[in-house]
Amino acid sequence: MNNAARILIVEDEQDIVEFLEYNLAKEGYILETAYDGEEGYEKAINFKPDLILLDVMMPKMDGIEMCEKIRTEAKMKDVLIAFLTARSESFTHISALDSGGDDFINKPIKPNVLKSRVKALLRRHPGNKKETNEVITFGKMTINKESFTVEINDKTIPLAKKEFELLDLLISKPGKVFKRAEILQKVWGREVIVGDRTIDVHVRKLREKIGNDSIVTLKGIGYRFNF
Amino acid sequence: MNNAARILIVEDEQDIVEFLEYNLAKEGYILETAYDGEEGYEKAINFKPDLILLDVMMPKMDGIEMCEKIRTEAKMKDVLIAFLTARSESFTHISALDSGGDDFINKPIKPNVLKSRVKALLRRHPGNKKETNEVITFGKMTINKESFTVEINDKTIPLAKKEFELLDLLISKPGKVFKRAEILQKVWGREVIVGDRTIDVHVRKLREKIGNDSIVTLKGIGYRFNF
DNA sequence: GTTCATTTCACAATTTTTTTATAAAGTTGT
DNA sequence: ACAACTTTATAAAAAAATTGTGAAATGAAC
Repeated sequence: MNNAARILIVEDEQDIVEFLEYNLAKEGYILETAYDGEEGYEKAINFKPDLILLDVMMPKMDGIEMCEKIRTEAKMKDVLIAFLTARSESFTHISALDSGGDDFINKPIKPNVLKSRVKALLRRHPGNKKETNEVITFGKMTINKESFTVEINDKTIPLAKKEFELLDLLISKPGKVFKRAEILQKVWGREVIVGDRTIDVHVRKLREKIGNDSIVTLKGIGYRFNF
Repeated sequence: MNNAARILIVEDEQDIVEFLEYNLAKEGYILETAYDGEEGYEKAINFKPDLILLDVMMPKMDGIEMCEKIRTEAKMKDVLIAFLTARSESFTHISALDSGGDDFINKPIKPNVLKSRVKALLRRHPGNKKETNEVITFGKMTINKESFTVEINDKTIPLAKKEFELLDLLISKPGKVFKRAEILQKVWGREVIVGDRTIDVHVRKLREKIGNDSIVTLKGIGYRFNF
């Protein structure tokens, strides 16, 4: 699946990294690793993870400092952060939570605890657009209703409003044929009267932007978004 | 000291109350005690403490509920609240912090931990609360909500109030398109009626100050802060 | 009353949307 | 297969909608 969650592991102990990678890869997550806070911060910005597993004790920049730094970054302010900590000391927990952490996972980590914890964290994530249909991924195409963008192979393609609405309708049921009357009603509304060729022209513009193969014409019937 | 700090203890176990009273009285604090959440809430209003030590598990109204109730009270919104908790479970901590708590003190409580912790809490006075999210950075841009300024490449740029509020809204969800109606509602408020061009003019002024690339126009839809 | 922030206004600039005219493609009946 | 017909594709132009801009008016703060 294209919409697998992305997890960044920031941990300096090699054997723990391997343990995490092994167990999380098995679940199908997309993983990235960093070995200290500085590297973790850099990678967080580029990798855009959904969740960061963050060791508290690390060289160069510790986990709490890194967490604070991440929380001041607008792009990152909603990312989930779970601390990996050997200590059950409350002081560590408090400053960790103060710094903007979402949860702890105590070492030693058990595989099934890790799995369920990660799953639970990702599920209750408020910024989970994929569940609320704000983001629809379809093959190489991702359409985002919140930002009104369409991405194809990581390239953002700007669409005009009507173009976007039309694509949004077609992709809402891939494979279904939308009759012209239905398209008119859903994209333009009942009372708006437009000429016969308006739909065609918009379809053409869409095809120019997102490629010719996506939208199929069924003559005398309507259009459909291709599988 | 004349202006000794006032501490309210809310705890149902008599021996813990005594232990706290003994140790805190020795430090010269002015104390008050309550034995459940309801009583604690009443006394908090009358006694006007600087700090509330609040047991999580209590009869009638638990600590988290009491904390939430206190935070809705305008008079009390700046009071410090520290939870006393036997559990080191992270989820308790999270809901406690969500409810507006400032710190934890884990049982069993050691006298010197108690002393230093209370002292530390009181030192970070009521008033300099949540410094988190007062400063947000976004790439080369740093936004400071306290001083209403924006820094770009170490140059400080002063913004007018409305300009700042607009930028603050846009940057609160980078990438999201804010429709004009939404912007009007969130920046100007429901009842204020302004002309059609007001938003544009403010956007223009913002662009003049922070650069043209940051704010993108989506015609017929709205504006969004650029990734 | 001066200054700065905010809003309005008229019109320019831009982009989007629709129409128009014509070509191309597909369907149907024979 | 081939007219005759219907429907869709395309390019360009026209129309409509929306936003940008400079200047001026209003409002608020000092």
